[in-house]
Amino acid sequence: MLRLSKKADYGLIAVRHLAEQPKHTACSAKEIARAYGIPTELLAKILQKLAKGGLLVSQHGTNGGYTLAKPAREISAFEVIRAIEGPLFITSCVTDKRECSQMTRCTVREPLQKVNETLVKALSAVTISSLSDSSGALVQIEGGAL
Amino acid sequence: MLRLSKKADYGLIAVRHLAEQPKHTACSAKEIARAYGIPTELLAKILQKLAKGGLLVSQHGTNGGYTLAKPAREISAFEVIRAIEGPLFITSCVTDKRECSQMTRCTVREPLQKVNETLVKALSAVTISSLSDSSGALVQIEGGAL
DNA sequence: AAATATCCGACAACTTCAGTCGGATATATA
DNA sequence: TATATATCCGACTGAAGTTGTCGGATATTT
Repeated sequence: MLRLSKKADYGLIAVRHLAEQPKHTACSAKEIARAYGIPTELLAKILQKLAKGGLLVSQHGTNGGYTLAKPAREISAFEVIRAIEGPLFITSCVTDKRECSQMTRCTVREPLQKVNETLVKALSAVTISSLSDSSGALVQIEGGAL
Repeated sequence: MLRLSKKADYGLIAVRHLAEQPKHTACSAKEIARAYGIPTELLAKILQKLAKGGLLVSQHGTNGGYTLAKPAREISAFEVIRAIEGPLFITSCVTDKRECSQMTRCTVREPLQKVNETLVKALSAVTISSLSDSSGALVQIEGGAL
């Protein structure tokens, strides 16, 4: 079905939420989870991955939580998804290790990798700020160009 | 990880194989499966779906099998994938039924659906004939890496 | 010291995917 | 007509991934 995982969805929602906060105001995992009805412990682990991936900055202790590590305009949906789900490949064969030893004449792969590149570009063009702003105007322009 | 299923891969390989056959020459599921090391029964079911989806024409009996229902240039990778995996949605929420009742303020969906449209266009632009044509030389280079 | 919150691994329930099996129907050939 | 071939179809199993939970360790503020 080629769909994005819920974790990625949750991550995008959370990052967008952080982008709408007044600057230097941290949000805890619990706070965001409750706001959107996401399981707290699950979102906590997602935010940890985003922090580990350098997209968020974490702060321990009372009134701690997460803040964006960069301006919202410099964070793309692709970065968020990759930090949560790992490298993004549309083909089922090529992951990290060698597979596909069975089908020597598989010419399907190369054209699909170009589709993969197109997808990465499309996801990279969607910034977190574009999710918050009007969620329409900017993206419609870029959507037409792709 | 947002990857295509093996079934879709198998389907693309099989359709491309059929596209390379001399006209009006049918190939059986068993024949194709053995040529690429794909489990016979599995490929059989995939080809049945493609036939049901109107992309292939099936022929019972001895020397029967499958042939393309249309010229290879008029069959896209998107059609093959959709016939096998069903409708293609990148977002995890929107499928056929209404979900996402929890998050009312979810502005993530709309920009991602445009990414989805981009992906569909990219997959639609990849025709089966394009899998056969240019790939020969190029893929043998990459074939060593597989 | 206490409350808060990130961090981390292990685990269970659930769903999907990949592959298998048995059997029914249809067709060409001898 | 008999036989071999091949599509067709549903049900089933095992593997793998997804989703969510739990317990506990560490860090920080009050």
